[in-house]
Amino acid sequence: MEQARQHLMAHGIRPSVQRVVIMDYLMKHHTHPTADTIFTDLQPQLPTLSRTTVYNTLQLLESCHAVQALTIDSHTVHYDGVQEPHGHFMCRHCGRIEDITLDGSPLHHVALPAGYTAEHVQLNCTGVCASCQTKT
Amino acid sequence: MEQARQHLMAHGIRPSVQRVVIMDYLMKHHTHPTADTIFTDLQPQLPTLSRTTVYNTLQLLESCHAVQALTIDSHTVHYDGVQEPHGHFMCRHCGRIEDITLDGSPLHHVALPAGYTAEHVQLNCTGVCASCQTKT
DNA sequence: TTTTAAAATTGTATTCATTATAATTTTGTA
DNA sequence: TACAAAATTATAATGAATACAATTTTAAAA
Repeated sequence: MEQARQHLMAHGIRPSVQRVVIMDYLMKHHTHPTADTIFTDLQPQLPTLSRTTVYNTLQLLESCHAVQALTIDSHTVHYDGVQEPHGHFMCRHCGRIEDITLDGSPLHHVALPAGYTAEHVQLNCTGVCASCQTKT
Repeated sequence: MEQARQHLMAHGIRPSVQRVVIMDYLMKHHTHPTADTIFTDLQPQLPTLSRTTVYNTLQLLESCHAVQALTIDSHTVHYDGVQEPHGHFMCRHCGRIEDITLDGSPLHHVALPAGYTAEHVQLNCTGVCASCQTKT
């Protein structure tokens, strides 16, 4: 919790109870949850929590670069609390999203035209994961 | 039109009128349109066209790897008829999506864990484009 | 050519993630 | 303590995408 609190303040975000709890959730769960999953999981321990607050907070955290918004899934946005640059793999069978380590950091080899500014870079793969592969 | 027709057949897709027209649209427009944009633009020249058909067709084309579905935009899926591997940049100001040429093809340097199969790889950047930069 | 079954298309209704809105509560400060 | 700004909340609305069932088209068999 204290880590989450520090992380928010380091990004200029006032650490309200809700914000800290959501940030803490993202730092401890590397499952790339959706807003709705976060809401459902936190609701028991914070009964007053509103779904809207989760959406608002995630948007705020993302705009302050305190979390990453993943657009790998066309149905819904997933969130990632890990800051270090890495890619993602989503299994089309089980839907799970996993981290991909990028050797040689290809994300930094992206050549943008002059005058363009990149604020976020994502490397997304989809396919079938090992565990689903064997099941078929 | 004939090109589009050939392209569909090469991917094992029966070339109906609707499918050819949609494929042709994607081969001629490099604007990364949404299903709705495609529907609106084609409606005049094909009045019987249904929005559902556009959605169905794009899904079919994508599953046969005849087009690419871009998940760079969290609000809606965009489509790309270009097959050569390249990345995309979306301007958060004007919303336009442009191609990025990838030198050294970083997409092929992605190291997946053993047993994983990658079917699609996307490199997505967001930020502000040159033309919007100067306007601010 | 006619028949027939499968495939494709269509329009409508529905779902569901996300956003808008306005009211209420909380927070920090004077 | 009082007050204004910020944050949270519940509800309503939006809109992309899908489900569904009916109709039309296509391709092959008789």
